[in-house]
Amino acid sequence: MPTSTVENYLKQILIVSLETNCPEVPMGKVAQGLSVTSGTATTMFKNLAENGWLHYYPRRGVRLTRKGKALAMNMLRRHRLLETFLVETLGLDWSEIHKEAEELEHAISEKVLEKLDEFLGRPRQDPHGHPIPSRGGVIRRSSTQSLLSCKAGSKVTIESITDQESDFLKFARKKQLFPGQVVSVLSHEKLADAITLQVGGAAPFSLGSRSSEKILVQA
Amino acid sequence: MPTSTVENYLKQILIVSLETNCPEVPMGKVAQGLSVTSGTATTMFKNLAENGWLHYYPRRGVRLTRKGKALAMNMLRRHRLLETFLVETLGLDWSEIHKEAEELEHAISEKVLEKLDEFLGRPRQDPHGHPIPSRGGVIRRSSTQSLLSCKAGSKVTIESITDQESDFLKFARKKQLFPGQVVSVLSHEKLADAITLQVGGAAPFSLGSRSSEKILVQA
DNA sequence: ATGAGAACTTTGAGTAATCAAAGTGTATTG
DNA sequence: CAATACACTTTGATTACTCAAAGTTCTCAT
Repeated sequence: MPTSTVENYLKQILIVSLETNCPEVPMGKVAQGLSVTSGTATTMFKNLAENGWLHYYPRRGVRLTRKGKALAMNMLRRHRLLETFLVETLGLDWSEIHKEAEELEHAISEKVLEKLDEFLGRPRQDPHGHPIPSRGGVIRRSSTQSLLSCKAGSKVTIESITDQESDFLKFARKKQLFPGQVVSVLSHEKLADAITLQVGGAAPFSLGSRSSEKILVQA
Repeated sequence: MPTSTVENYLKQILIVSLETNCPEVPMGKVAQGLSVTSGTATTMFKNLAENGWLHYYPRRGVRLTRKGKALAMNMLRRHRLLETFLVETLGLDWSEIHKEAEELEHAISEKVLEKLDEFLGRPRQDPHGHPIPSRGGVIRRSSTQSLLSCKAGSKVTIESITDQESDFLKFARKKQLFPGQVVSVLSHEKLADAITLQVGGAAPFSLGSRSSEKILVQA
């Protein structure tokens, strides 16, 4: 049975590969995401490769095996179902659920997870708008369009917020930026690196490119 | 912050001390309960003593400090609230919840625990009939009388089942031996080491002393 | 083509937890 | 009052993970 450290590495690799839309993931991205030194990650990669979780291409990166991807998908499923439970059932704030789910996802068994899924009514997406992988490890393809790519005058629906930082999520909620919301792009000044938005009848406000990149939308 | 191993040792010490009704607990009982060798437990005890969790009296045993007892009580609270959740909310069978809660209790935060307690309606006891410690670490005193001490002809109410073994719990449920049930003691043969019971209108059956000891009752 | 810098790997060392097996202390029993 | 048996402790080794720092390889701009 994999340790929770192994589970974390595999999940992180999957997340990066979904983000970059590329199955091969460089070492550095993983080390950074897990807050370990690069040496630690290298050592771990060799270990994971020996145990059949991934292919390791020295100085290039890693690629999950079928077995590794299945486990990683399962971790994502656990994480997102738990986040949903924490918000929907226990009423926690969406800005504080990430770290909680990060711990619980290693402790929950397959059996309890299934019961939880049933109890929650088999949700398709978590509170951030991220798709929840099915038991078989299938996941809906996320939008590839972020607010950053929207033209002035367009009207889009928020699909998900791809940031787990508590502070950013609190800000997002205050501005009514959450999955399902319809947003009007009033202006998009490429040179000034700023997008001005309006949500509902509230006062317009602006986002920089770093922030608008984190918000995935659909036309 | 204590590791989950530390949490397990302290919880086990508390459980033994509650069972034996004695604050000083011998090394062997703890090692056995945790399925580790005696050498491992000795090493750990010295470590725990150094960190102020307990007092270590070589070749005699250990006694939790105030700080150690507080943490141990909190673990018991987590464990029992989680067991309650697994049965009440998710509908798991009471015979399979112990191991599940054993994992989850280390992963759940104080904040989530409080929300869970609230969601469950602040239950006073878990599905086995064990009292749930309050947030401050106060616990109802359990009955000290087991079925083994009941005389023929007496009629008692089951308070709790002090065994977490899946097989025994399945058997107990089949025989309708669970908290709240009223049981008639038809006979008690000290020499034959057997007690004959009747629950409700079902056919009478017998229990040996090992089993009847595990069932705590009230007159 | 070369030299600087970035990205990655290697090495040596530390921590927490564990076991097996050898060693020690103590309590009882003949 | 031994002799023995049991409970406990010590020792030496292992596993899984981690870091800091030194070493290597690759890429790209000059």
